[in-house]
Amino acid sequence: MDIKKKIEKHNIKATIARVSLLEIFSQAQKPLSYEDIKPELKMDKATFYRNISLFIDAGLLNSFESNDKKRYFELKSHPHAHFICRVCNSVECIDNLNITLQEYQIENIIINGLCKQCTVRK
Amino acid sequence: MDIKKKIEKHNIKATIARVSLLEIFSQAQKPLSYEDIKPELKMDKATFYRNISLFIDAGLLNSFESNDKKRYFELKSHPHAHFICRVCNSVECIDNLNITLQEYQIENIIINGLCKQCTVRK
DNA sequence: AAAAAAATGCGACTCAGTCGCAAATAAGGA
DNA sequence: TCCTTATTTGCGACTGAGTCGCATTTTTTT
Ligand SMILES: [Mn+2]
Ligand SMILES: [Mn+2]
Ligand SMILES: [Zn+2]
Ligand SMILES: [Zn+2]
Repeated sequence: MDIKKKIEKHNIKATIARVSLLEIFSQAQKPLSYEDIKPELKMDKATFYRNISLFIDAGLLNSFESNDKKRYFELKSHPHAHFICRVCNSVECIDNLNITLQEYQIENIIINGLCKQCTVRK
Repeated sequence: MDIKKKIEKHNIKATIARVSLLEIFSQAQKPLSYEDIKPELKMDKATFYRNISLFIDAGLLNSFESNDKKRYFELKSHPHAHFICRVCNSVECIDNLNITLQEYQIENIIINGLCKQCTVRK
């Protein structure tokens, strides 16, 4: 099991709850919110958030907030931006975007607006 | 009173609550959260949010969310990005930043990371 | 002045997220 | 294996933002 080792590599015990949680994010093609995950969640809400925090602190997960008050989580990979559509609420990873700010240290970029589809339909 | 006319120009009745609310944002130098405003708020929470929504729909206010689950509001002026520091939670307006995404329509950009001060202290 | 329309306050509610605590599970040592 | 201790989990209570219905107040119209 790849995921189990990945967790243990960060000095975190690979409990059933934690493995199943990280499995969800490994299979996902895009960032997920608690609302997205809830239906298939096997653990309690408190345990969910405790483990999410644990993963984030360990550098296994990333989180960011959309403009409609939802918090999204995804596997931490290479740094990249996210686009969130105001109309259809879709979340997209934006890879080819290079932004630097002198003296600032950028960790996350969220762009809000209209996605391709919703821009066309205007 | 400039503010009263500004509100009426958008076909919104300039009630006392609304004028006082927009006055707060006019005097502010940076985006404000509900938590920031609450102490000096004269109106009920529900009225506050109803009027905020009204202003946003009318294009008088902008809103965006930080990564620490706070929603910020500010007077809508020229389009610009915002930087939110993970450490000191400061919010800064970033003016000289030009980002375009083909086929997307950008309305808001939020950058998370470490601000100048917090970058130095590392 | 009376009637209609709009804005407000109040209370109840939802929902994400947090926390303390007790039960359950895992780890370690004898 | 049995006992002890540390860690994790579930549960319940709680907080705080935001929403909603409804009655009251304020404003507008006739
Ligand atoms: Mn992504
Ligand atoms: Mn700004
Ligand atoms: Zn869209
Ligand atoms: Zn800072």
